Amino acid sequence: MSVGMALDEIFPGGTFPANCPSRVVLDHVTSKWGVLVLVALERRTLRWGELRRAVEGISEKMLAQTLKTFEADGLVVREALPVIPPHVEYSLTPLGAELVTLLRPLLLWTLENAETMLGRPLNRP
Amino acid sequence: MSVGMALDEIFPGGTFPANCPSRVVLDHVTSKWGVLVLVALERRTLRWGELRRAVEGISEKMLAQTLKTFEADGLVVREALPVIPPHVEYSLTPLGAELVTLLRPLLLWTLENAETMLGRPLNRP
DNA sequence: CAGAATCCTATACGATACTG
DNA sequence: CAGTATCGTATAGGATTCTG
Repeated sequence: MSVGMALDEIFPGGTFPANCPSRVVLDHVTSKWGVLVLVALERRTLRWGELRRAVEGISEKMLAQTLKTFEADGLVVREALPVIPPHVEYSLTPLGAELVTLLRPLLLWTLENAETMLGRPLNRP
Repeated sequence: MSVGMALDEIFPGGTFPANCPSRVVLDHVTSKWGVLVLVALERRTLRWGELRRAVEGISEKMLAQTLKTFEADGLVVREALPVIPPHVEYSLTPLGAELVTLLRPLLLWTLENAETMLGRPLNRP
């Protein structure tokens, strides 16, 4: 199965089955904060606080939940340094890095087209 | 702004601002049924009923809501033939087709990796 | 600093019934 | 056939407080 493959080679008739496990993974990735958290980690390892500031508006609860899901999925690794005060770093696994390769263009596309699509100006830093 | 561009060239400091309009677009695309509906339309125009069957498990309410959002966003066009019984076709706009170019690889990636990530077998047709 | 635990609410979503 | 309207619920998500 290659990435260039047509979808109906995989799903004959072009039907996406309801009980396909990939739905779960898709739900994780497309969860409210999923894309932003993963892409935020693309450039480098980030600490909890950095990540929280990088993804503006995310609550602590959602950051924790999103990270745990991705950790369980094998997309993100958590490394806690045994120091006081605590120092915890999050980074992408190779699998996560591979996924972000697909997510960054998507994020960039929304940036390029949001203004046109919504008919109002972009808020740029 | 090109697709290959690094994100911190756009968001210096690697911070994703909370009030950026692209968040809205991202929410539409990553809505529960967004990716599946858009990718289902990649190959050809589909009628309401075909679309409903293609995306297994979607309710009529959510199909309607998802399609309306995408229509307003300029990603999908609705064409109603003035016949009885009604015959309505949905297809991608050029903008929508461009977006699906980015979404199909994402969907394929989840298909390839879901089994490994979740530790259980894929349900294939 | 990096969370966990609680509580609370909006709304996303589904099921059902109805219609031109 | 292609929807809309209504209702009900689950749960995603936020705000706040607490802690090692």
